[in-house]
Amino acid sequence: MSETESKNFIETIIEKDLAEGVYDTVHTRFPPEPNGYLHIGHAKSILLNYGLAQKYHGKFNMRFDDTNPTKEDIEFVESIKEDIQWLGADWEDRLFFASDYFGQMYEAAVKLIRKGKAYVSDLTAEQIKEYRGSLTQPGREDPSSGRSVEENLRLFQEMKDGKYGDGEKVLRARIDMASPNINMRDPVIYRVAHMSHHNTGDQWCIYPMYDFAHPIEDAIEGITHSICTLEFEDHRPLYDWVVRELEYPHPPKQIEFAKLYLKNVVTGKRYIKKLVQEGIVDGWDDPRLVSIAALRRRGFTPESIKMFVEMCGVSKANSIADYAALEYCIREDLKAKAPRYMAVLDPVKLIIDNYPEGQTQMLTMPNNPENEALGSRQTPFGRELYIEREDFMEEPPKKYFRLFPGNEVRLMGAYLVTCTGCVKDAQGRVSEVHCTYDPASEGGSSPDGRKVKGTIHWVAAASAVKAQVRLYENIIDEEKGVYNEDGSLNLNPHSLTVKDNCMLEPAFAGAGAYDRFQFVRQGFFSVDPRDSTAELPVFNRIVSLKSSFVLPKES
RNA sequence: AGGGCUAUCGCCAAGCGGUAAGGCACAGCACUUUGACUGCUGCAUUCGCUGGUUCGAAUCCAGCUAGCCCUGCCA
Repeated sequence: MSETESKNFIETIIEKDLAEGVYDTVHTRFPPEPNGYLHIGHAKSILLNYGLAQKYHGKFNMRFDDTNPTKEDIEFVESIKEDIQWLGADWEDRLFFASDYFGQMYEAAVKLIRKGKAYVSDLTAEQIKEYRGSLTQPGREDPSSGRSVEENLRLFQEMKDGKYGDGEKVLRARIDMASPNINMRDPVIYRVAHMSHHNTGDQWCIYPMYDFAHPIEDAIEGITHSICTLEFEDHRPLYDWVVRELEYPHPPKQIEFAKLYLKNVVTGKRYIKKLVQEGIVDGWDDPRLVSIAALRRRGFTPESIKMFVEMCGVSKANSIADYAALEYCIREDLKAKAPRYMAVLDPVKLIIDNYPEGQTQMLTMPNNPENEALGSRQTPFGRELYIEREDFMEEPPKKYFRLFPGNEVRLMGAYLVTCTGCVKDAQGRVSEVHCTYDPASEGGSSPDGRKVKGTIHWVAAASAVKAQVRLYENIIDEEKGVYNEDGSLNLNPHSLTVKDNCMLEPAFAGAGAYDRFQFVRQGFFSVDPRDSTAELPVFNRIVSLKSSFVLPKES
């Protein structure tokens, strides 16, 4: 897709800054806290920041905002890096950790104390809350706020030296206890936490708070535009206060944008945790979720996610995007670059009565009719095939132009066949569909040029690879609703269908490749790259119409 | 209720005083070796509401209304 014609509001701000000389370059960053996995919402931020740096020939930094050891884990660092790389955001050699700046942050705090802009408080967390006031009432002065610079310096040093236990003392910025903005009521900027940090070990027992640390991190790295989400708008005055009081020569600017939410998708960590605990999903990368890893496992490409994010745009209005838009993007991206092999999800036998018994032949089929570069393959064909059960109707409704007695259709890439009837089992269910073929129509076109309205996919019975798969509906179904009225999550155990005998053509069933896809009418399948060596491959199906399905491996 | 922010088609989203871009979704037609794809067509006399300013307003002003965020020693 071509570039967006209109620019978003952040680009407008950047261009104005550049034009007015506020900054002479653009430097952005993506600063996740390593406390979980990345999801589609993060992808928006990553691609936004990286995209901006690229567009304005600036730089993009990767930075782990690891200022709170109680919540972070090294295990997430690698997965986050992997996801970002997969998305294609390149931080080059600029991978940073906020924890690497602890020394500078400590010095910054000392500077604030020297300026009389910070003081050590003896108040307990409870008392601080009490003194802070409420939304409608101003806060009261901290009894400790009157300490001398010398005493504060000594106390802060002692905090650092481990003289105090967790919660015993904190460092507060002296701003305005009566501010209508609660973030400005002498926010805590350093707390004591005797805990090992994944990066700095036991070197520190005091850790800076986000509001104090983040602007410093940005300033140290020379970030120009510090892009974050809407909930930090109220923090911007504090952000600006910090860079101003610390007297950074080229202070960064915080800009907020709205998060990306998806309709009918569970993103809340506690809900996902519940889904995992109850065994509804098999982990944070379960294909029904929208974590980057889940989308990757499901077959989404980085390109499709980028397309989606750009399609959604950037603004300050809270919004929820349609899942259909995401599906559009993956279809759009894959339709020309994924090989299209055949698979029959709900098979019924098709017997070509006038095709020689015991004979088989190899047919050459393009891997993707829209992209010759993908080459072609040999696919076996024979007297008995499997076709989709829904591709035959004994008594067709109007406008049905697939198989029904007397009608001629094309077996994709093979022959034209005319339906002669069907055989039913004791229950009256169609067990075999019969037809005759036109030997002169090899490849699917007839010498006399006659046209058929229908073309259907098939798999030769003799060489078909049978796969048992499960067909899941998207974890959240629009009709069933995401949440119950009391706000609890609706965990629907019925959103699963077992497909016992899907039939795959050999090329597809061979698995082992991430990019093997088969369009089945309106959708396609993909092999789960994680399970690509499995005997029975795992498939995902993304249907263009109403819903999405995932077919995990049969256990 | 104190502060901050947001309101333009079912869902996103341009627009920044000169008479409503685009995408998704949806519908119709055409085309088609999968009813997909592709192409064409249609889809806001109206911009949360009410007033005001103006020759002229989605855009400026005032007042309402609705939604989101903020009282962590989380980020």
